[in-house]
Amino acid sequence: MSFESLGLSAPVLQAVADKGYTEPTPIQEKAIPIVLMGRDVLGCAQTGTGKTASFVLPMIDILAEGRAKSRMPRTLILEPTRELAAQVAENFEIYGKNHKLNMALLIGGVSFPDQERALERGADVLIATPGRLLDHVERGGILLNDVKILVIDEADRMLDMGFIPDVERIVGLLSPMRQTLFFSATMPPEIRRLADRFLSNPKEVTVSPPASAGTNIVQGLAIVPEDEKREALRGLIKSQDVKNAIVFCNRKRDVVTLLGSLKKHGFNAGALHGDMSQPARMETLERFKQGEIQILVASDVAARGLDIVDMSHVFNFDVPFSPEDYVHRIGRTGRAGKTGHSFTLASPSEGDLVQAIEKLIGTTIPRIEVAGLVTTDFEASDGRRRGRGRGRGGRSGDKPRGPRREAKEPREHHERKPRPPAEPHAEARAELHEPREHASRERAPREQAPREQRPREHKPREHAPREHGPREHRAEQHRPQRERKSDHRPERRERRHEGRDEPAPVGLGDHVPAFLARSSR
DNA sequence: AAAAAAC
Repeated sequence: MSFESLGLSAPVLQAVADKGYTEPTPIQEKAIPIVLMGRDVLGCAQTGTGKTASFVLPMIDILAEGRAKSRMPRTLILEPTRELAAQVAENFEIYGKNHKLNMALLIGGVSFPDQERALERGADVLIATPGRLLDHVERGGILLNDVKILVIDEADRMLDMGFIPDVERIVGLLSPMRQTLFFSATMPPEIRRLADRFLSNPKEVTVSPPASAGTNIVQGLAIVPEDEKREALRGLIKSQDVKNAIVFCNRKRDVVTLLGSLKKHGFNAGALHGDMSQPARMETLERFKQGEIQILVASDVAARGLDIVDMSHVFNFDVPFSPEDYVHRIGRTGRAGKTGHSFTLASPSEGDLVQAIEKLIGTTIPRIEVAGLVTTDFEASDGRRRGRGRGRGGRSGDKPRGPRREAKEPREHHERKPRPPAEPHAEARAELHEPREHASRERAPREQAPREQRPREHKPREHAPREHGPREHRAEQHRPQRERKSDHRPERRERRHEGRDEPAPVGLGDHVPAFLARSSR
């Protein structure tokens, strides 16, 4: 499978080739043709699967026709964090370099006037975090009713972060005559309900992450007392061939203290968390990407989606509160077919959290020892240590390590239950609920001819479209979208008569690894 | 429990 067969235009393909990509990822292969058809997409995929390009590339092509009016953006992409938003903007720059696209990036923490100017110029692409976007809306700087394509990215994370009311408000300002692309790493019922409301007759695309909890990530876990974690981390870093690494902390203030400690010990480190000023966040991230900073100490602002190629190591200075976050954190390494390394420092009281993670990923994280340090075992929930007591060395002046938890009621989940069989993490796979041939039968004329049969060459948009040139197709590509809403119902009925007893399945069925499908805890 | 996001 090559990019050429997906129906993208020559200038976009050129930009992809220049970037060095030759083969689409499963989600790109499945989603790009659907987006080009003008249909809604419900994508179950997390970053690292090539999800961003799966909507950026076709959007560039669709946007090649026409231009935006002042304050009336033609497309809107919602992202949960500022960094993700900036990353999507970068993607548009990279792949849209052969097109003249006006872009506006509306995120908090940076100055308003620049963003206002970009809006006034007329934004073909508007990329935003919800808060700042609504701020502009309230000031009357944007009219959203001309938005033709809406992308809601990382929907589950938006839910976690309490953005859904904002998102609903924003979607309420859009015309129902739009194409919607909705992406989420997980599909809990709440997200599913949202998708049902925002999408119209969507195609579902499901992709399991390329390294769900790490077939190509070497994992390790060391149990060390809380006050020895910094020393343990230094030992770990030195024992490893660390090219570049993220160290995750649960709290922002720990990010700050750990950064100080690492710097004091001569490490080349920087910090990233949400209390930093936005310019500082961007600068640190850029320097990390450039390799000027070797170790990035970060809060979970960096846990999901950040696309940093070739990161050799992820360290968890703390066990993440939610097991899903563990998967996201370690997923920052082991990308693009490389082997990644992930090491977690757990304090003796964090046994419950570790157990939850191991249950989620279906394997036990190998316990490791840090040279020269005492490693202990987890406390049992009744306050006693489990297993064989302490490792070599012993500690002099053994001071009490914080309050031990009092014995509560016996907790059933501490009994070792047989673990569910591990999910096959083999290859990233993508499944469409309906085979594509099916799609082409049920919908004419837009879906009739595969786009690869009508090659187009790029023309700058100042040139008048040719009467019967390939560009005409593109214009046509947009028109049926209007028809879609009106013939939505009849189409559904037809489908039932086509031998289907039920409408297209909404559930993801077996295509989602169990641990991803779970909502939370 | 923490973090994220608007001023």
